[in-house]
Amino acid sequence: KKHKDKEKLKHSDGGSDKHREKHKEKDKDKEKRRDEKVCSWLSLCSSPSIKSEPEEDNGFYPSPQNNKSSKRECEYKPKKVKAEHDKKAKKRKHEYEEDEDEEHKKKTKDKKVADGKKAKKEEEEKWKWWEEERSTDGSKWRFLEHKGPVFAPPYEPLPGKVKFYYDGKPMKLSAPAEEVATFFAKMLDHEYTTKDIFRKNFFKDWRKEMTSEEKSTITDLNKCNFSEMSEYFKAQSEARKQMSKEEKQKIKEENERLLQEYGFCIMDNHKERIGNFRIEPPGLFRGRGDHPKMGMLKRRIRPEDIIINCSKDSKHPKPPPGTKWKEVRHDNKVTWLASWTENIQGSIKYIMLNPSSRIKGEKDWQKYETARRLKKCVDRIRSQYRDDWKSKEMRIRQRAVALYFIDKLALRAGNEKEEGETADTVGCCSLRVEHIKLYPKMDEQEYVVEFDFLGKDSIRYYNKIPVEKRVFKNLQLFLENKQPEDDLFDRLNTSILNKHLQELMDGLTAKVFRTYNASITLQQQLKELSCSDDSVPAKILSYNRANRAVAILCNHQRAPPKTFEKSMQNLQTKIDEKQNQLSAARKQLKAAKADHKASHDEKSKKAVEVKRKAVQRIEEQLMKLQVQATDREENKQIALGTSKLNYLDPRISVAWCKKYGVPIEKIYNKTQREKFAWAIDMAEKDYEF
DNA sequence: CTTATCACTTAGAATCTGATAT
DNA sequence: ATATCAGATTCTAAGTGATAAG
Repeated sequence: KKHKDKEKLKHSDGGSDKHREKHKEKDKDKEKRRDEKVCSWLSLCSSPSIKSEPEEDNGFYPSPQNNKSSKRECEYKPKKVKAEHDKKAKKRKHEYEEDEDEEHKKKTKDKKVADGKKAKKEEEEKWKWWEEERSTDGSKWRFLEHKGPVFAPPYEPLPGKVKFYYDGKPMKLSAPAEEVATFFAKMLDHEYTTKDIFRKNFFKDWRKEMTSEEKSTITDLNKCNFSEMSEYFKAQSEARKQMSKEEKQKIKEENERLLQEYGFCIMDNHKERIGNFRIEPPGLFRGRGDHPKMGMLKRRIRPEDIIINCSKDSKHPKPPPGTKWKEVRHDNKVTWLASWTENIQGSIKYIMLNPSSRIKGEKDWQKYETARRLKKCVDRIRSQYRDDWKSKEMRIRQRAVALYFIDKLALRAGNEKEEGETADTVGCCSLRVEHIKLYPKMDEQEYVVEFDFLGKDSIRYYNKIPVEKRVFKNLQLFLENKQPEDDLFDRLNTSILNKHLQELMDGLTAKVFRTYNASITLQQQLKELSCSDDSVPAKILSYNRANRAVAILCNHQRAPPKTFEKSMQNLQTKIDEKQNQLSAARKQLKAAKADHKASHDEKSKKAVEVKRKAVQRIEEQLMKLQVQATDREENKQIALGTSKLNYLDPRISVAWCKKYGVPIEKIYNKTQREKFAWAIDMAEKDYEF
C-alpha cells in the first residue's frame, strides 16, 4: 500500500515561536462561531419527477457551424422569450449597442436593427445576448478594443512638517522608504500591525526600499514612530469628509470621466462594462486568517508589468507617455483585457468584464444549467456513492465518503495548497484527521461526526452531524494509524474526485454540488415558507429566510457588523414609538366610534372611517418594522450576498417574485438586476430549477 | 503520475454614497 | 445644513478546476 507523504512541517518554523504567546488572545477572539446546522434538507431534494422542458441545453450545445462573420443570421437562436416583462429592467445605460465601431458593425448590427423594429423604442437599446447563439469553437470573442487599465496615482511625498521619528529623533526618509512607511502608518489602528508576522514581513520589505544609510540606522521597528504620519492621514481623511459640496461634486465628475473613458470596452459590437479597470495600488499585503505573508510589500505595478490583450485589428491601448507595455497579445481564447503578475504569491491578476457582460452572463447561465442537469441524475449518483461505501478498495470508499460530505454538507472540493505560502485552510479532500471527531453516541444521536476546521478565507466551519453507520465505520477506518496532521482522505484529491465525477455526468465537478444544493434548497424553502396571503414585507421575510437557509448550508458567515447592537436598538426605538402611535390611534378610533354611536350623523361616520384607516396604516407600519427587526436579528452573523450572487439560480427568485406579486426590486438591487438581466427576462412564474 | 501555470469564480471586508434623522 | 447609518459598491484575496509540463 502506497502512502502519500506530504510533509506537514508547518509548526517547525522556529522563527515565530518566541512571539507565539502574543497572538494567543488575538486569535481567540477572531474565531467565528456558528450555530448548528439543520440538515434536514437532504431528504427533500430527490424529487424524481422532473418536468420535461423543451430541451433547455440546446442553447449551450449548438450544432457546430462556422461562426466567423459570414453567416450571423444563421446563428440566431429563435428562443421563445416573451417580451412583456421588459419594462422591469428599464434603464440599463451601458448596454447600448456600440455605434462608433465602424469597421466592425456589420451583420450583427443589421440583424439587430431589424429585430428591434418589432420592439418598442427603449427596448431596442439593450442587448439581449441570451437570445443569441453562442460560439462553439472555444473562442471568447471576435473583436476586443479597450483603453487599457488606470494606474494607481503616483506617490505624493509628505509635507516637510510631518515627521517620522526613529528612536525619538526626527528623520527625513527617502521617497521610496517614506512611501512604504506611510502604508504602515495608515494601518496603525488596525490589529494587523500588532501581529508579529506582519511586523516582521513589513520590516523586511521596508528595509529593501531604504537607502544604505537608512538601512544602517533603522534596525528596529519598535523604535519607529509613525504617529505623526498616522495623524496626518487621519486629518486628511477628515478634511476630505468636510469638503464642500462643489469639491465633492468635482471629484465625482472626475471619477465619472475616468469611468466613461476606461470603464468600458468594445467586445463584438457591444459596449461592455469592465469590472476592475483600476490597477491595484501598492500597499501592504493583508492576507486572511493566519497568513504567513501578511505585511509584505505589494509593489507598485508599472506599464512594463502589464500584458494587454485585445484584437489585432482594434485600436490598441496606449501606455502612459514614456512607458511600454510588457506585451500586447491577441488571444481570443481568454476573456481578460489585461494582466500582471503580483509579487506576493506570484499569481496572475486580471482585468475582466463586469458581471453584467455577455461573457460573464453566459458562463453564469451555463453554470446553473449544469446544476440542473445534476438534478436529473443526482439520485443515481447518490445511490452509487452509497454503494461505494462498501467497496473493497480504499480509494473508492474514500472517494464515496468525501462525495457524501460534499453533497450533504456543501463542502468545497479542497485543493492542495502550497505550504507556507498561504493560511492553513482546508476543504473536503484536504481535511485532516485533526479536523473531525467521531462520537459513536452523543446525546440522543448515534454516529455523530464533529467537523471543526478553517475553510476558505479562514472562516471556521463547525458542525456536528449524525451520519449513517456505514459512513461512520468508514471514517473510523480512515483514521486508523494516523497522526492528527495526516490527511483524512489519503487516497484522494480533487483531481481524482473530479475525474470520477466527470464520468458520472458531463461537466460535473465538486462545486456543481454546491450550486445544485444551494439552488434546490432555495426552491424548496420558498415553496415551504411562502404564503400568498402574506403582505409583501412578510413575503420578503420568507424569501430572506429561504436565502438564509442556503447561506447557512454554504457556511457564509460574516463578522457581526460593528454597529449591529446600535442599529438593533435604533430599530427597537422605532418599534416602540410606532406602538405608542398605534395605541393612541386606537384610542382615537374608539372615541370616534363612541361619538358616532351618540350622534349617528354623517360627519362622525366619516371620522370613524378616517381613524380606522389610520389604525390600519400604523399597524402595517409596525408589522413592517417588526419583520425587519426579525430579519436583521436572524442575519446577525450570516451573509446572504454571496449565495444570492453566486449560488442561487436567479430564475428561481424571478419566478417567485412573479408568482407572489413581489416587485423584483425588493429582491435584487440595481447591480444585481443588471447581472441577472438574462434571468429576469426569461423566467416565468412557473419556472422550475 | 506529480507539479506548475493559468483563467476564471467565489469571498468577506473596507469604503463609499445617498437617504433619512436631527 | 449636517450627522448618521444602512445598503451599495469596490476591492482584492482565496478558492476551483483545466491543462501543460516535467
